[in-house]
Amino acid sequence: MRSPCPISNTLDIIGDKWTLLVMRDILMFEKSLYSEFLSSWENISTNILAERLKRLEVAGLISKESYQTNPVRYHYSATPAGKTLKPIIRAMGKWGLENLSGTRKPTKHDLESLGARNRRSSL
Amino acid sequence: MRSPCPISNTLDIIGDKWTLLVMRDILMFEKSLYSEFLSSWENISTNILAERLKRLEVAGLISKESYQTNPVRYHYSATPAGKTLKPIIRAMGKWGLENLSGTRKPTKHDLESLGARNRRSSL
DNA sequence: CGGGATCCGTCTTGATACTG
DNA sequence: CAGTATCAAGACGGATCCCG
Repeated sequence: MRSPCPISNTLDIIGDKWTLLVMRDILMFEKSLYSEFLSSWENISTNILAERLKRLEVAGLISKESYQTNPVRYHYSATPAGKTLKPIIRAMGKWGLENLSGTRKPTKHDLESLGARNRRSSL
Repeated sequence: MRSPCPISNTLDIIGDKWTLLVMRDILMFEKSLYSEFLSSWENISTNILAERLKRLEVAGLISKESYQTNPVRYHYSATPAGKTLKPIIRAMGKWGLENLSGTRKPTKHDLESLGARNRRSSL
């Protein structure tokens, strides 16, 4: 049976780190490709990413649309419901900035250098 | 190395369901006793609860204070830093109410009946 | 008896290798 | 490059024990 508490129910859907990080990438960093999520600083692994994308889609928070065939490639984006998560994510960002040392807003430069960091030199 | 992203760092501390549920109990439902956390609707188990309380204390978000000796009993409460989590939790509650069917604000009556539900009749 | 600690079986998570 | 298979590690639920 389901809890009557809205907080608890919300946590059942987005109460895990990786799920929220994917939504952060989509909502705050405007990422939309599988490869872009993979290249995020936190290094999500491929199976986790695929599974979270599926769950988020089932939950109606994101949708995927193919932008190319052969091979098929997808573009993920937030649904209207997904976009309403922004206040939660923003609140977390604000909290981190105010309460955790060593954090700051990522700069444009950060976002660009991320790609470089993830291209392992020896591969 | 630590992520430069405040959202990610926040998630490393409170990015899990049980941690947030404990903070919900403290911040929104004014619970303060181990037994009160245990009796929450979601039925957290003792090992998980004890571990989360410890982590939250180490993180400086809650503090415990003994209110009785022999045997010693504790009273948990949010530190000033812990209290600043309220906007995040409120945002989650709001999101749940607006996006999840079957949720509602718990009433005083709900909170009281919870205790009854947890006193297993056959024990 | 209340506040845990500990052990155990199970299920989930996650890193990595692998495939189309 | 997007996603699946594999398998080890960890999280969890539940029971039990422990200590004051």
